Amino acid sequence: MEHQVARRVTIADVAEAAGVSKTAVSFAFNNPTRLNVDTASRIMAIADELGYRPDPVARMLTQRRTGTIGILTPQALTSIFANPFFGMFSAGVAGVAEEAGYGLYFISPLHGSLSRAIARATVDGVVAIGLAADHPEIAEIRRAGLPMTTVDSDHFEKSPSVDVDDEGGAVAAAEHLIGLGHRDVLVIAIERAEHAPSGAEDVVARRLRGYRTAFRAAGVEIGDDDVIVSQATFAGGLDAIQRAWLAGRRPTAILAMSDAMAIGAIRGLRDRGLSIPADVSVVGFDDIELSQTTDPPLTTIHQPIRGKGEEAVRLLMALIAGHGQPPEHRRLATELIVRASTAVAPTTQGR
Amino acid sequence: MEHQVARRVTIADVAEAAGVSKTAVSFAFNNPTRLNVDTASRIMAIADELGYRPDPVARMLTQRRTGTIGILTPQALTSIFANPFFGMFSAGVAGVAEEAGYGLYFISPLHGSLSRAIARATVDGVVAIGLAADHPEIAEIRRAGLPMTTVDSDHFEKSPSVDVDDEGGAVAAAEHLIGLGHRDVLVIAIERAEHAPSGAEDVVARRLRGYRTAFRAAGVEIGDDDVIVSQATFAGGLDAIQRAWLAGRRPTAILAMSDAMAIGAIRGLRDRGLSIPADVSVVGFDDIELSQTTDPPLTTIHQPIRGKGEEAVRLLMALIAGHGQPPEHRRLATELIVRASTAVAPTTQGR
DNA sequence: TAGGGTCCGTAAACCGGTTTGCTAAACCGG
DNA sequence: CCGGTTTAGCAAACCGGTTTACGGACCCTA
Repeated sequence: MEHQVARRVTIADVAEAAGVSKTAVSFAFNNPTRLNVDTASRIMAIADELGYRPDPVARMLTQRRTGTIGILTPQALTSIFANPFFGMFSAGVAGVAEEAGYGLYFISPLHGSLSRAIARATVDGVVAIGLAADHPEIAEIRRAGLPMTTVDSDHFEKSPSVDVDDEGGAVAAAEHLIGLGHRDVLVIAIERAEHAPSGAEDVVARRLRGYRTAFRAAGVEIGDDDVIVSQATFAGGLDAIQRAWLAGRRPTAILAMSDAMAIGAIRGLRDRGLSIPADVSVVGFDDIELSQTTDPPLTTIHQPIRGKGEEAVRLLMALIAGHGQPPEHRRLATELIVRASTAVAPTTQGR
Repeated sequence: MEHQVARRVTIADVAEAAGVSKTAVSFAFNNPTRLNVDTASRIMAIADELGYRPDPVARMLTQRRTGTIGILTPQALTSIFANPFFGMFSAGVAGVAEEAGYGLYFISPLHGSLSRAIARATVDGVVAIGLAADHPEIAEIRRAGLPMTTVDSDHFEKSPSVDVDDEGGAVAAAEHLIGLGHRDVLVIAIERAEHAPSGAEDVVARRLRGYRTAFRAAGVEIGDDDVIVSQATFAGGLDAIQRAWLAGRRPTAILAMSDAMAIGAIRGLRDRGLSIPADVSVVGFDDIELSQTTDPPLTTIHQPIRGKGEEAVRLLMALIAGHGQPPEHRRLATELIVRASTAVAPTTQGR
């Protein structure tokens, strides 16, 4: 008694069963008015009875469209989904894509190769996030003629792109602290990805520049010793504080490049008996949802993460629709959100 | 000067340019040993020069395999990605899928229709999460002959499935409180999805049963007044406390069905001047990453969210590979994690 | 009653690849 | 020099649909 694998029922099977041509069956599904109303419903009835479902792959092939857009990221999916920032971004992409009737496919390194993953992706267009402009895969996609928009990369002449005013946000964060009288600040910076974008001006660089610019205007130089690099996670923030204290640094304020790091830093400071914001002020970056509900609620720079995703898809849709306008660059605003993790600098300064 | 849309370069173009047949080109890519080594490399060179990339859709069609698995969820993607629980689960799925060389496609209601989304999904198999057993789409997929595993649904005879010991976890949570002397408890339950699974034993029901069983054994009946239903979010937890206090309830302990709700509840209680855990103990459920870092760290029931995703994909892979074993049901363990949000019940009881 | 317009349905080409025979030439040992 | 085996490459069928071009039947109208 062997197990006969049930062959998929095809359009030809339905046609035969109904005593009509394949064309008729196709019309019954896609263009029913083209057929006599009785014929159409008879075909549909038989199709249903047979459990026929048009093969989406075959459909894609003839229609030369997949109804899917891809999110391209250089990181492994496992690490991606654990990241609330990425979750927000994806939610934005998904919302607009869904609205437009597109499905969502995640393109990430397959067996370590982004190229391979791209070659296998059946998508009508791509939203690339966090890839440096000189990333080789960018060129590959462009050669393949796949519509693409980039997010948080450098600007390209060839693709529409979206980013936010990182530098402006950083300036606002720094000026907020300066206004509160802080002069001794520690920056917790995000560790760069493995192969650093050579020469590319990335998010980290832009934010750091903002911090420096603002403090320089107040007569304070942020040296390399004032910048500590760590992972963009809660643990990374905790660890950064640990290392800084071990090195003898005792700042009155912290500028963290991500909220997760800021929250980790707060925990680290508390563990040392310091009170936030009385002893040390902390400013984050991103304004993830969580930051409203931490204790104390976090002062941070809001960036429209979800909005970035939404905007990227809108640009992509326009590109796919093929209005041949020159590529557009959209820079979204950032905004200082003052909550309760910052206060006037303590009068008795350590130094 | 019209803009000529660059036609995709096909295998026929390469064949012609190289003066060989399509077959040869195909072999050059997929089975190079079948060709003279010089011919093969010449073909590859020409292909590269022309910017040829084999069309993945056409490939899928002939190979009758897409290299993609789908995550099926009844909720819109926008709400999905904002949810840390789902993020963890997806990370688990993605990890194993990636390992096996599969891509990930999210199947969620398209224009409100899950059916339509399924019909359009080009996947080799599906992991369905949170769909009740009697959900019509389940039957649809099975009819289509698509391999599927289900997670957190009822058990099916026909598909492998994964869930966790919700009831056992709930019992452990309740017994922990009972052991601390609590007798007056408020349950914050998760709101059911719109069309409630008729008669199906869902997660909520299983957990509630666990709570009740344990307290009944201690001589305390958890009545309907002791259960307050809300959304499974921070705001939902906050709101639940608000409503309960307004209704005059003053429990010494809270059993929340999700960590997000528990954290919201803690905030709500603090806003009323109560101290956690001195005045009120709070137990969550899920053990999301965040729960380790809240203030106070949350006592909760750990469930292997990521593990559920991983296990579901493993079962799916076996199904696709076609070892025709009978469907397996895997129930993963839950575990009480005692942190700092629970303590001995206050001696001066309200009642 | 011829001519033109709908209505209904079909055959065949096509989308862009993969795979299955098959043949012709080169090679080989005896 | 001959039969047998490799080696290299090709033509054609196939995957499962969609779409174009065409034709017969029927209905009106002049």
